[in-house]
Amino acid sequence: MGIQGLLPFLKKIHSPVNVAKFEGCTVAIDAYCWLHKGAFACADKLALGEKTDVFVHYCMKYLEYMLRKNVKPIMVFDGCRLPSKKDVEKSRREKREMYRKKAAQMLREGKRAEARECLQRCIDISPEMALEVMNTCRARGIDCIVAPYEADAQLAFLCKQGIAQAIITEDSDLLLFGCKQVIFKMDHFGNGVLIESNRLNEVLGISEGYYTFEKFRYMCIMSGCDYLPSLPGIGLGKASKVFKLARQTDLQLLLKKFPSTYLKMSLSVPQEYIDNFIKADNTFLYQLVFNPLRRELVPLNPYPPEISSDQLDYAGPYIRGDKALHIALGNINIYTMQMFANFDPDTYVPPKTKKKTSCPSHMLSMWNKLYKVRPKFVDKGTVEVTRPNLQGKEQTCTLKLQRKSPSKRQRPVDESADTRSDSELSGMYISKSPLKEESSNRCLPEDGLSALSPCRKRAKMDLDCSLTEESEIKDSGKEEDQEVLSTPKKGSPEDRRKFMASLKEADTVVSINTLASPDQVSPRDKENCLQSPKRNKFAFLMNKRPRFDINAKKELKSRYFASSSDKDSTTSQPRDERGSDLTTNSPQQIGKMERNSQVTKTKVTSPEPKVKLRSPVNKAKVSSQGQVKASPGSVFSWSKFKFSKQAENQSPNINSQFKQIVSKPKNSFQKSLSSTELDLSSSDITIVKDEFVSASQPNPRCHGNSSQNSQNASSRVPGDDLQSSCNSVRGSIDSFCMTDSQTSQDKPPSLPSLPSCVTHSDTEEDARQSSTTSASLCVSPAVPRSTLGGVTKKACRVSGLSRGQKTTKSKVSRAPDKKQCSIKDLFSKFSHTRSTPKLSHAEKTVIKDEEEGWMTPSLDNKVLSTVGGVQRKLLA
DNA sequence: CGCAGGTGGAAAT
DNA sequence: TCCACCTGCG
Repeated sequence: MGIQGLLPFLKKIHSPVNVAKFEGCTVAIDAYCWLHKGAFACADKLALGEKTDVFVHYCMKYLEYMLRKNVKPIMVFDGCRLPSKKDVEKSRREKREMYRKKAAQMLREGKRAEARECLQRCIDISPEMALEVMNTCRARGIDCIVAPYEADAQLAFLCKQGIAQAIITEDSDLLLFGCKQVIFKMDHFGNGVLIESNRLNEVLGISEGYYTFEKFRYMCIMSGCDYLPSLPGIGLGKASKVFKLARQTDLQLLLKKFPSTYLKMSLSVPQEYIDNFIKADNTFLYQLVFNPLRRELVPLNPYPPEISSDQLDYAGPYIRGDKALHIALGNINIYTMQMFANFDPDTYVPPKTKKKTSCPSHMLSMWNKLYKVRPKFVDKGTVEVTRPNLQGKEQTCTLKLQRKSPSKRQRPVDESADTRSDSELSGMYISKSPLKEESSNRCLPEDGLSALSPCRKRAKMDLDCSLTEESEIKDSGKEEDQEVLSTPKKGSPEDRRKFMASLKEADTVVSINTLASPDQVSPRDKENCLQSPKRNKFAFLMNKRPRFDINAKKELKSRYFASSSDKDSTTSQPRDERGSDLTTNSPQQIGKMERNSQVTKTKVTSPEPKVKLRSPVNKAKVSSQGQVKASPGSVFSWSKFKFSKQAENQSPNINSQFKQIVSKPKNSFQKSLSSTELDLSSSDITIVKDEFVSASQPNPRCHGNSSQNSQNASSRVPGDDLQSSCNSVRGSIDSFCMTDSQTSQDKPPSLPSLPSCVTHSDTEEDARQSSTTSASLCVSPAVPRSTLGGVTKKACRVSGLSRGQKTTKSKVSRAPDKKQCSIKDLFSKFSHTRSTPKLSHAEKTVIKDEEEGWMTPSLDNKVLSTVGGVQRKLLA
């Protein structure tokens, strides 16, 4: 999920990266991404309940590469469902279930390719799968952790703590959680796209002095996130415009007025939306995560004084006792909440590495008592290159500041804040960093960096690391909060005082080079600084950026004045035991969230898939007429659907669930599909051989029918009583899923004229499609057709009812005729090696050509393109 | 004209 | 699920 369109929106700051860049560092991984991709390859086996470790190997492929490059991976898995995401999850679950049922139905009808497509869409990563990966990882010495709730927040926490220096994910949400360096789209060779949060302001177009990370987060929430659908007509473009223009520091006011004030839209913003906006923001800020070093549950950022933990059940109810630890260790099945493993980090002995050199403490397992966070991360790719370039440059101010413990600058309350000019605003605010308290902890401080200019951030990052290394920070100043300056660690208190005095007096405009030592400036930063003196202007004013605050009016004072109490609270402070358990959410709050999300936008509230599915009811209706569709064009053996005795033994219950669907007689099938009583929520569907066969047609081969060639094969015998055929017919799925030559019975007897197509269509949609397309565009299951939309969308396209024609090639094929022999030959190579036919463009074109009556003698490109051109005309 | 939203296709082996 | 492409709206 994440933020729709955020990655393309941030294209400007995409930079190619190889994970090898993080050699000697720790990179935390959103395991779900890899698991899901890996599961895609074996979706059918997973659905059938067959044992497979394809997804494990898939993950290990990435991990082995990282290990080879001396990058320490930490796999982070998703945990319990967040209350605020319950409805989203529910709709996903329903969707998956729908696909599962659809897959079952497709299988009944022998549409294996389509069934497989459906199965791929109902992939759910089960805790057992995660456990399997975890076990394999641990055997390779790779750390794993299960987040109490969302992996995103946990990843961000690891980043903020300094445990990880970068994140690998596909989810743009990570940026909102405040991760500094996020790698997207990483391939097996470690190549990906790096987005650094300190460059976000380059995209937003907010002048440097006014950019804050909060603005970015608000912008994303406004454009629609997992926790809050956007208002209609508001996307990233509009949201960024709002926060580019906004000088309003009161978020409530801003949200109330933004459509008219900044967008010239007449859009009323309901109070509910504003409330939910704040909840969404809090979920990004204070979601519960697990601190593996202290082994306790903590909020991602410490709660500010005005927010108490019991108001934040939507960001994850507290998990009591050892439960949180065992969830984190992966010992608890997060679906059932039962113990299903017994990993003990204290007795865990990682495999010995080949290297004889001693492992630095930051490369140890994070569960190891001797583990320490990495002292310093040097971005070799950028920092080192820049160093020589800045040597000897202007350096009017060389003193180095020590970061101080958190305290807030005292300022008088000024109610006229909203009407101030930019220059006034730039000087009047200080940051209210929620994590400033952490400096006294072993943890790295919060990513206030994201709000800093690039060079300051880099300098600060180095500082942070060095601070961590030193671990003890003596606080001498009260004036500055941690975000004030990126200060090199060395420097006497005297120097610092002088420096601060000079700042106070002049509100000086100082070259950026004075703020960070030359070796801390990246080329990009340098360029910015040199090219844009304007940026430098604000270099000193970073700590004074205007900040948006949720409760600005009410909390103006507390916003700008640190209460002494939040100074001491640390991230690692365990949350109060509120007696809330996993199941004890705040029903009012959740209910409210749900209600709100229903009113705000139809897009999210509707659990319907974008594409209309074929109604199972329709399907069954037609089927009940006794015309079970054969697979006339089946030229592939879908060996994946081979029945596995082992699988049946392993999960008999699941099998029986599936049996309910697959083996039901047709008249009862309709009922069962529409019934909600069927419990298919389990991620497993197992196709039982006998049922599978019986649900389809009697296999003539089993009856001793002689094989006929594909041209004169007989049509299927309508299965009026599937139950009886179930009893009488026993055959392997393989025999059912024969290639053309093997199962000639599947073939219809005659050429695919339009009427014959209609005859063979077992659904109303098929019939519709056939009738709306030309005679040569009959639908045959021989070539995968979109199962997602069934026939609705693509058929429309074929029939010219939709806008484009380009997609018709791959999905529509003619019914089998004598030309199919050549196609069959073309495909036959797949039948042994692949479970699903994937057609190359050329092959698709050939099919299309033949549909159109074009004879394509070869796959010569020239011919194809010519034919393609004509084709388009024909279709148009 | 720019943006939001809808749609189809690909993903792994 | 993400991306590219297209359409329609303001």
